[in-house]
This record gives sequence, C-alpha cells and structure tokens, in this order.
Amino acid sequence: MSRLEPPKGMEDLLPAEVSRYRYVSEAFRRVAEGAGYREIRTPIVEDLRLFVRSLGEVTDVVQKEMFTVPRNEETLALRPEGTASVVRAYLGANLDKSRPFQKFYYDGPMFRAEQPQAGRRRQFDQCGVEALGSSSPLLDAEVMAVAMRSFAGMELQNFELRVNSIGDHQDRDRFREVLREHFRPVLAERCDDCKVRFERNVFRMLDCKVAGCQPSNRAAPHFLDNLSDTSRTRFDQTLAGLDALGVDYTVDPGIVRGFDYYTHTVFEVQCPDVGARSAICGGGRYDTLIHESGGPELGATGFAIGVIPVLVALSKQTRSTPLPGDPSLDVFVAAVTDDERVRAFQVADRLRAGGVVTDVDHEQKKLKAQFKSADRQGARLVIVLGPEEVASGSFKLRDLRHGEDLELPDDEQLVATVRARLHDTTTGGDQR
RNA sequence: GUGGCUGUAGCUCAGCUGGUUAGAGCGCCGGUUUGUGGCACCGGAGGUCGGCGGUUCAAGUCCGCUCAGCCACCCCA
Repeated sequence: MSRLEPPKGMEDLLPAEVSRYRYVSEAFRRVAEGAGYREIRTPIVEDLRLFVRSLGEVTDVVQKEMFTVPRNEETLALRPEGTASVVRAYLGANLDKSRPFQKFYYDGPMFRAEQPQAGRRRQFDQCGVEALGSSSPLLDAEVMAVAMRSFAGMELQNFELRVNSIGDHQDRDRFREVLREHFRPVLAERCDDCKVRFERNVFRMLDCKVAGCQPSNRAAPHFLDNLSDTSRTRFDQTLAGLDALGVDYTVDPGIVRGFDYYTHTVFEVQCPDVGARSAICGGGRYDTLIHESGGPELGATGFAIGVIPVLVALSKQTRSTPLPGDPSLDVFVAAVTDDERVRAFQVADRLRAGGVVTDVDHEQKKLKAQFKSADRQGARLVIVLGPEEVASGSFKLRDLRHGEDLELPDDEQLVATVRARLHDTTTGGDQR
C-alpha cells in the first residue's frame, strides 16, 4: 500500500499545532464576545451561486480558485470566505425583519485553490466578525478596534491598521473613469498585468508593486479626493471614531479590496513578519450586499483575520510568553509490575473523575521507562503502585519537581490529597 | 497558470572535483540503578540517498524527465 498525502495546500495539524490555532482563535473570541458579537456557524459548503453573486463573477476567487462539488443537479462550492454565508443566514432567519441589527462572529476553515506559499494554504482558518443592519460610521471604527484588540490579546507585535474609503457605487463609477483617464496616456509604460487590470479592475493598478509602474501611481489621483461630500463626511466620522478609541491607523489610498461587495470603509491590518503578502486581516463596509442578496437596503461591515498568517508572524516574533505547545500532565500513575496495571488504571480514573489531568502507561513499559514517559509528558507527580503498596493499601507519590517522595494511604482522600499537592507550590526547593 | 530554490535516518542537516560496508546532532529503544525521571557515560535500532530513465568499469554525487515541498508572481485572509 502506498501512503497518501493530504491534498495540495492542506495539512494535518498535530496536537501542538492545534494548540497554537486555538491560542489565536480564543484571543479573538474573547475580544469579539466582549464587544457583543455572538458566534454563528454556517455550512462549509454552499450553493456555488451564492459566492458568484456576492463576490463578483470576474474576481479571481470565483473564476479560478473555487473548489466545486457537483451534487445531482446542483453545484456546491467549498466556501472561500465567510461573509456571503452569514448574510444568507441572516436573511434566511428573517432577522432583517425581527431584529435588523445583529453582530456575529465566526471562526472556521475556508477554501481557495491557490498556489500555496508563506502563510497561505488552500484550506485556511479565518476568524471574522460581521455587523449587519447598520450604516453607522462608528460601527466601522468598532469593528476595526475589535480586530486590533484581538491582535493585542495575542501579544502580536509590529502590526498596523491601514484604512481607506472607496465610497459608494456612484463614487466608484466616477473614480473608475478618473483613473482610466489618468492611466490611459501612460498605459504603454505599465506592466502586462496592469494592462489587464486597466480593463478589468483599474483600482488594482494602484497597488501594483512593479517598479516601472510606481511613477504613474504616485501621480495618480486619490480616491479620497474624488469622494462625494456625504461619502467623505462618513469616512471622516469613522476616522474620528478610531481617534476617540485611541486606535492608531494610517490612511492609505492604496488599500483596495478584491471583492465587489465592498463600499466606503476598507481596511487591512498588516504585519511585515508574515512574508511577501503582509495582510493578516482584511475587511470593510458592504452596504449593498444585503439588498443584492434579496433583502432590504441595510448596511453592514466586518472583517476576517487569517489565522495562518498570524501564526507565521507570531512564530517569527520573540515574545514574553511562548506560544502554547503540548499541555502538561498533573499526574502519571506508574505500575511496578504487570500485576498492578489494572489498579493503576483504576487510580488514574479516580483522579480523572476528580478533575486531575492524569495518564497511565499503555505500552507495557518497565517502571523506569514509565518515569521517562511521565517526565516527557510534563507530569508534576508520579504515583507508584507496586506489590508492597497494594498489600498495605498505600501509594507512593513522587514530586518530579523536587524529587521528593511521600508515602500516603490510598483512601477516599486520594484525590483531595493529590489536588492539595498540585496547588502547593511552596513545598521543597527546585533541586534539579 | 508562471518563475526560482530544495528533496539523504523520525527531525535538522553534512557528504570535497563520481570510487570500497552512506555520516553527525537531536529524538527513539536499552544498559550503567532486581521498584524510580531530568544530567552523564555506554550500547542499539532506524536509510531501496523523492521516483523513473540515461551516461559510466563505478552515480547520493553528472544528464534528462517526473513527482513533491518551499518561496515568489497573479489574486487574496
């Protein structure tokens, strides 16, 4: 039998790695819940049309990065992002009619058939929030503050919020023409990708990294100077909201989102420690998506954090508290001979029932090797059960931190005794 | 889809201009301790050198193809 590998761009997460994922995810959840967001879970697979409609037919994600699943007459797709599903669920439950303003968060895997690279996989976890049913400019500021506070809670360093406004659809249509007028005379000097972008998505020309494209980019008109008065005002209100919360940010006219549903505020959180693509979070307002999805004209805003890029950044940074790896054991119950194995198994179970993290040997190891296992698993205490202990109804307890031995009666006080011992950090000294 | 780099023990890697039984560190198992971990010392297991083909008396080493991974471009969290 030949061994099979996981699909390209997907990976098995061994327990220590899962701990790191949870570290990021739990920091995010604490902040989101603390701000009144509640978890929503939607299917990982959706009708393909949901994404085509909300992301835009001509986006790369829809055109070439979708994992599709044919099923009878319909075509399903593995979700490439979370917003479309949340909006669908919101409308599906008629929340737009009963309680229009809703704040959700989600945390789960997304799928895009891209070429894997640093911080980028084909299956990747995203943590995000969606605040539906309000057009308040302050809500944009709140959402950005939640993202920033999440990163602070993870003890991430060296990250920066970059904000821009792309106005409403009228502003965009107008600015699209302004940009084309600017770029048309210099199109021949632009890179091949930009020539395609000129027709398909002029805005993308603004964040082209090719050196030859920089001069005409620097001279390019700014979106912010071409916004309508009302759009400009609401952007200023959002920025004032960030100021009021003391959130640091940079207004960056180069921030452009990839999906069609964005309006007004768009933002990224960037951290250069990730690699070439430094965004660890992207988001913004989408005031027309609810309506375009068959609902009323209600505004919405949100973001998604890329868990993998965050982990890449965290692992490159030196920090006061190390990222969690494997958890450690409270107690290991060792059996001296095979005759005490069942008894050890029983004692371990009593400890577990009492909330003590406990393990026993399952490999028929000799006592010495059992101690090694205990040590490797980070056990604080080892209980030794041998013929003598069984005969006298007692057990030996060794504190691995001090190398100290105790002999105690094996009675109904076992769990309490062990727990007291675990909480006692003052006994003995570190004699290693 | 395009380009660059890398594939040698479980992991990280060394193997000079092709030359006898392919190495190290860490990890693993055992011993020094008839019932006691971490440290030290000793010993052991573990590799069809990514795969296929070619050149050669001889290939881990050279050539071709292929697969995989990583990084970068496009795009995006």
